Amino acid sequence: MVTLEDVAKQAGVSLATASRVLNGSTRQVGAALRARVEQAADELGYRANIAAQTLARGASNVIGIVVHDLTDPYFAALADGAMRAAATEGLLVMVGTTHRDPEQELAYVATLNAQRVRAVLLVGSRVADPAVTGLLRDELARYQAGGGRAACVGQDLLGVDTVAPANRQGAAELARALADLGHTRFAVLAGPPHLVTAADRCAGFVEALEELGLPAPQVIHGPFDRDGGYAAASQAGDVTCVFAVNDVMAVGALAAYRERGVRVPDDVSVAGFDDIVTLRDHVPALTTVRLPLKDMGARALELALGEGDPVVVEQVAGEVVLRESVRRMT
Amino acid sequence: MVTLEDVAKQAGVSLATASRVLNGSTRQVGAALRARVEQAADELGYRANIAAQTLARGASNVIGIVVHDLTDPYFAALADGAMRAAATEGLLVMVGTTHRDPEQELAYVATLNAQRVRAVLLVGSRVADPAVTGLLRDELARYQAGGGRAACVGQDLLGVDTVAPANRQGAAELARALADLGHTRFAVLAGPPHLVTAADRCAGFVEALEELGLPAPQVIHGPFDRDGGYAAASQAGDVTCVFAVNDVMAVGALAAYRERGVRVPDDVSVAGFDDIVTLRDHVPALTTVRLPLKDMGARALELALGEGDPVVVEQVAGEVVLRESVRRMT
DNA sequence: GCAGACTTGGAAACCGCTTTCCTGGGAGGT
DNA sequence: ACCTCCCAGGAAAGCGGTTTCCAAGTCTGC
Repeated sequence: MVTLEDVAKQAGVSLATASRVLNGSTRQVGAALRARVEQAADELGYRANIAAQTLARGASNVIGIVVHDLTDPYFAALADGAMRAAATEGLLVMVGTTHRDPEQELAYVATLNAQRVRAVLLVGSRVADPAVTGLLRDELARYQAGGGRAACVGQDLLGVDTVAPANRQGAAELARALADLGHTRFAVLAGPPHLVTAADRCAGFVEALEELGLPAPQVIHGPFDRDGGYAAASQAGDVTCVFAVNDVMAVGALAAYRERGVRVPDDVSVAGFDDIVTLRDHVPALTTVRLPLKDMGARALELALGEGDPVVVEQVAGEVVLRESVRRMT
Repeated sequence: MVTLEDVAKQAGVSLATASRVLNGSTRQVGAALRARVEQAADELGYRANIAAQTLARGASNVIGIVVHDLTDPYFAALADGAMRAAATEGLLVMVGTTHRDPEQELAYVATLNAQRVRAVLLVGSRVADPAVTGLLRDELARYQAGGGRAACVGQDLLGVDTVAPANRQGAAELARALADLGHTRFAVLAGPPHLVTAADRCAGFVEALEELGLPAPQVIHGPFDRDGGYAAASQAGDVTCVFAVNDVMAVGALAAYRERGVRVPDDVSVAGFDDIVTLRDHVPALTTVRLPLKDMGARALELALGEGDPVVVEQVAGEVVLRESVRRMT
């Protein structure tokens, strides 16, 4: 492996000069020497050792993103947004997937801390378990004590900058919109009770119905993914409208109904949450609450990188988008 | 930031001993000292500086994966497979997205080289441009000269271990299967001519039709993504069957037909390639050529990590899966 | 033509950890 | 008891850069 010393030797200059030429320094270097160094580096095919640079500089140009599942379009969109933002800052991205295991998440933060990454993004719902949250807070605090920066997309439970989708409000607005269409008997495919995102959306929906004086919906818990939606939909009773707390679950529900010959929206209306980009290719087009996922990912990165001595929590409003999957009840 | 020296001092031992206790060493350390060190590390919240470790050890535990677009289910599946495999090896993953820009790909390989990552995975189709391929080969050669390991999912054009989907054969088999159903007039939504994957699939399809004595299909070029498929489908002439060279394009084509009121498969049959997991939720279910994407990603990682003095090229066969989106012509 | 302010190049300390090499002491053999 | 061998622990030399601190020029202004 070619080192800076090799380059310096070949160019006949000191290590310091070679370093100044090749890796951005404030110091000037004479044109002649500069050219010699650059030529030597080129001839030798020199590539700076970033580990050494990180060590010497005490700061790395890597950020870490922790998501639950990259194959879920929701996380893919958030991660993509964050990664594009990172790329414009010249930062590299280390991605970890937890597959919804809090221990993995914790381990990843510890590892990213060890890597001395510039910032850590925690993307995805928090869990309701205070013990888990506490451990994660501790780990993040440790990381931040060492100068690390962190941000979260989800709930403001970690004491770091947070991009927080307005899950309750979004779900409540959706409930009102659906009630406006004349629906009265609802089921909520609610996901796991301990996932805060799922719980908030469910609660917002339920409360809004209550305020409207409508009967309480049937609440069906299950996994937060496509198959969870599929399974939950199969358990729904005699309702006119089903609210899946996220789009991939709603897509699963659509599949379940399709297989059983239940027509959407004629026999039952279906709504989701998130407005993942792939929705446009599903039939019928899914009613949902739109979240600007890419922007949220990018924004989280900005927050993490920014000053933020006071912790910033940004609410992101969701916008109800009515599409074919719900019908008006006459 | 807590350093190993702090821990050693607090425990009253030497740096060497602390290092041996905390970061796996072959050397034994007495139980008493070991306990003291561990306690000190715990109290101080010590996290090893991986940059320093990497530098000292001369080997990192990070691998790099370069994909074109994470939000595309094809790449997401491949990346996920590779990441899961990496996780079982205790490796961290650095993900780069090129958005199909060869320069980005090149730059990413250079950066990963600079990071001295253990292995680099290049996921996605090569381009036909020999100049581009040459530069990438050079960069990879440089990386490998420094002890790096590399593998590719795509075409065997880089001189590294490769997992190569049998695009021609898969497309040819698909063509024969569709011809068996009685189709004779085809269009191929062929993607960009310079993308080898797209070109191979198109060529395999075209050749198979020729062998069968069928008329040459209409070949429509365009982008390799969902919108490319949408646009291309809109240009297709009077054919009974459309082959999109990948599934996301086929999904776009389905959308185009749906919007225009063209019924699939009644009015036109549609087939794709890859069998991305999200297909199960599209209507009508899409005929395609199945590729074991997750396995391919995992296998590529294995190859990269393995010995592989002779370069390994593994063909992966595709399996034709007939679904509702094609119909039998009477 | 000369003092003083700038600029440019180099020597060397340092970043935090690993690992070689050395030392002292205890175990085992006779 | 004595000698050898082995082993735990520590000192110190890197790993490959960055950056501070000096020294030696180079300009500028009078």
